[in-house]
Parts: sequence; structure tokens; C-alpha cells
Amino acid sequence: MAKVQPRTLSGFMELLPKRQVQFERMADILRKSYSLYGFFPLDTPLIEASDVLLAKGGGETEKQIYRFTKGDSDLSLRFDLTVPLAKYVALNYANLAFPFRRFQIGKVYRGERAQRGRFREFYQADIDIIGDGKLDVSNDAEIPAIIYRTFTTLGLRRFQIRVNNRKVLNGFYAMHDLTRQAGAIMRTVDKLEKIGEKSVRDLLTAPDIGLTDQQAADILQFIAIKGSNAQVLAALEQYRGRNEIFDEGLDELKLVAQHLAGFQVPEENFALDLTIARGLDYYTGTVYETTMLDHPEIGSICSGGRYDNLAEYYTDKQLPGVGISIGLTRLFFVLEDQGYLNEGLNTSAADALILPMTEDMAAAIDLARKLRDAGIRTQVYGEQKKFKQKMAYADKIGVPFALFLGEDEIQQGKVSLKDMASGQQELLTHEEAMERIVSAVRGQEGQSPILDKGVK
RNA sequence: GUGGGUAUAGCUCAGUUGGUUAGAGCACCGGAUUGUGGUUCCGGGUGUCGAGGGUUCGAAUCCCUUUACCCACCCCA
Repeated sequence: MAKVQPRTLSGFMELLPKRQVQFERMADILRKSYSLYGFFPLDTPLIEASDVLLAKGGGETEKQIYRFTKGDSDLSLRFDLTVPLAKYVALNYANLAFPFRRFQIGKVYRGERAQRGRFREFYQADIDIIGDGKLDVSNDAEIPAIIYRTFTTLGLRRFQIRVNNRKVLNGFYAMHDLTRQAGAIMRTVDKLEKIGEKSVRDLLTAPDIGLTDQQAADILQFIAIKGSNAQVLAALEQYRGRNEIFDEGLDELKLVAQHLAGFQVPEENFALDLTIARGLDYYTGTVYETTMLDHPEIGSICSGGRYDNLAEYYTDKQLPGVGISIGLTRLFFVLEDQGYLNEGLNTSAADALILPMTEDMAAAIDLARKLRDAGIRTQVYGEQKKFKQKMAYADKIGVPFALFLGEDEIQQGKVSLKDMASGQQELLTHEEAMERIVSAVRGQEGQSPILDKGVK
């Protein structure tokens, strides 16, 4: 019979068991860390009605969305978690307490061409805080503080959360009568690090944007403001009083910097950076972008910002929010690629594998029950294979302990416990064996799946 | 969406100006070893050379078409 070629679509994620365990471990850390800040978990459908998802219409999302019909329904796969959140909040407004804090970890879909670090199906891990009518700026500072904790808990140190404010940018461009070109300018300036100052200048003065040399120079001078956060803020003060929006943004930026220090986020891990703009046009205030200091070429692994009106396409209610999204899939592949994953960690699905040596497996099944009652992840190898093959299986699944249960052991009411890593084996009582396993497993708890090479 | 590249074993790839039976490493399977894996030794090729058509005595190799994938751009996590 002709076989169908098994294959996985380009840009879609599929991991081998060991990697999947590491991935889940990362996701668990995110979940735990988000929960620490009092966020509710949320899950929404992968598929939504197209008119709901595309309420905003136009732009890149429309081009990249997976859209299809089933019967008479026009359906789409979600391309981020923010739009579904907007729908959810608008729909359940009456039943939610504001500020509404939710986190969501889920897959999103984008029909773009896959390439390195860029997928068609990938996980985002979002946190957002939605206010009713108003939302205090302190929330804008709490978001990066959460990211800071999350990343450090993962084991990362060499990362930087870069913060900017759209009002500062928009105000600045308004000062120079460039409001109309602001979008194009910000997209160009965003590439500064990648293409260099000269190319940016050329692009700004090219016909597409059409700035004068003087205007381009003003912009380059503005975005060249660097240094400690205090220095950047001081430099920005020079522009105060010329535009209301700018002043408002500057005040917000100041407060965010202040609060972040209060949240004990070290200066090494966050920086005010005037080149950050973020493409998505719904951001209206604070914007964030996070990069790995030792691997800037990877691009952003986590970004987000403040939006004034989350659900404007669904409700008249004014719902400002602030949120951020970790590109979990990208982060994972980047870490794997760069050798950051801690390969020494136990990635087995079981802590104990019982190898019955007798045909009657009753004793093995009974021992397994005891181990599981003690919270030990246990598997019984029930195949009637040669001993050697049973061992090969134990080795392949990476189980830390193998327990042999033959006639001798059963008769004595004991079990042979083999530490697979050291190769050492001992004849122990069931209780002794359980103690050994439990203490070994406990030693692994809390260990990060990631090594930060930047530090070691 | 735009530009470039690649397609040979499960994976990474080699394969000369077109020439006989298509190769290597890793992986995999079996044995040395019927109560001891990961090391070692011995044995095993597991293949529609992406697909379709053409040129030729002869095609993995040359030409055309097509599909898939990769890289860059756009955009973005």
C-alpha cells in the first residue's frame, strides 16, 4: 500500500520528548511567576469568527491571518492573544473586576513565511492589566518588573528590557511638524541598530519619507540620547514645554523608571531607549522590547506596551490596558540554538522504572502502586524482552532509577535499586529505595532548565 | 508579498567532464553477553536520488515544468 509521507508543516512546532519536557518546564515557570503577581489564568478559543478577529481591519494582520470557511461560517485562527482578550473583556465586562489582570499562554498563528526564529504557529505568553476608564501608570512599571522576575527565575541574567513612550515620540514629531510621517520615521529609526546611522539618515531623506537634512539631523540627535536612565531623562527635560503630549509622555516615562527602581529591577536589565517604537499601532504610551544582551541579532523575545482603548471595536466602554508578550517558541529555539538549555537536568517522564524479572508481574505492579502513592513518577516495563533490551529502554528514556524485581528480591521482600547515572546498584527494602528516589528527585526541584552562559 | 538558494538513507551530507551494483558519519536493527544500559568489537543499507516530462546508447549529474523547504527583505514574538 502506498504510504503517505509523514511531515510537519513548515513553521510549525513539534518537539522530541526530551525537548518537550524542557519546554513545559519553561512554561511552568512562566505560569508560576505570572501567578505570583495576582493574574488570573485565561484560555480562549484558537478559532474565532473572522469579523471579530479582524474588527480592526487592514494592515499586516489581515494579510497574515489563517482564514477559512466551514459551512457558512467565516472563521480565522487567532494571530495574537490580545485581540481575543479584547473580545473577552468586552463580552464579560459586567462579570469582571477591574483592573482585570490575566495571563494567557497559548498558540497563535500567522500565515507568513517561516524562517529562523520565526514561526507560523508559536506560543505567546501574555500578561495584561485592563482598567475601566483609567489605569494608573504604576502598572506600566509593574509589567517589566514581572518580566524581570520571570526571566531571572528562568535562569537568565544577560537580558535588557528597553522602555520607551509613544507620547514622547509623537510629541517630539509634533514639535517638528512631522506627525504625518511619524509612523514611517519610527519604523526606520527602529532599524538603527541593525543598519547603522548613515543608512537611517539616507532612508529618512529619501523621497518615501522626504525629510530635510535638518529634520533628519534633529531626529538622529534625539534618538542618540543615551546613557543611564537618569541621564536620558535629564536630556529629555531639555525638550519640555514645547508640546503637551511630549510632556505627558516624559512624566510617564519618569514614573515608570522610578517605579522600576522601586520594584528592584537593576539598571543593567532595563534601559530607556528612544529608538524603540513597536510596530503595532495600538500602542499609545509606554512600549517595551526585550533583547538578550549577548545575542542582539535574535531580535525581540518579549514586547508589549500601553494601549488606550483595548476593546474599542467591541464596546463603547473605555478600557485602557498595558501588557506584554513573551515569544515562548522563539525564546525556546533561541536558547536551544545557543546552547543555553541545561542538558544535565532530568528530562525523563518517570523517576523510577520497574523491570520485572518474573513472568508474573503482580509484585511489580504492587511496588509501582507504593511508589506512586509516595509521589514518585513510576513506570513498569511490561514487555517480555531480554534483560539487555529492558536496560536499553531505561537508558533511552533517561530514567534516573531502575528497579529490578526478580525472584530473589521478591522472596526477600526487597528490590534492587540501580542509579542509572553512576551505575551503582544496591539491594534495599522498598522503603529504603523510595527514600533514595525521593531525595534525589527533590535535589532537582527548582533547578532552571536554562543556563545563562553570559554569567558563567 | 519581493529577491536568492537547496532538494540524494531516519539525520547531516559526499557523489569527478553524464558511464557499470548510489556512498560516509551519526542514528537504527541484530550478535559477542538468556540478571545489567550508556563504552568496545562484529554484522546488517534501511533509497521512487522531491515529483513530472525531455535530451542521450546511458541521467543523481544536462534542459524544461512543478512542488516542498531554507535564507534575506517586508513585518513581527
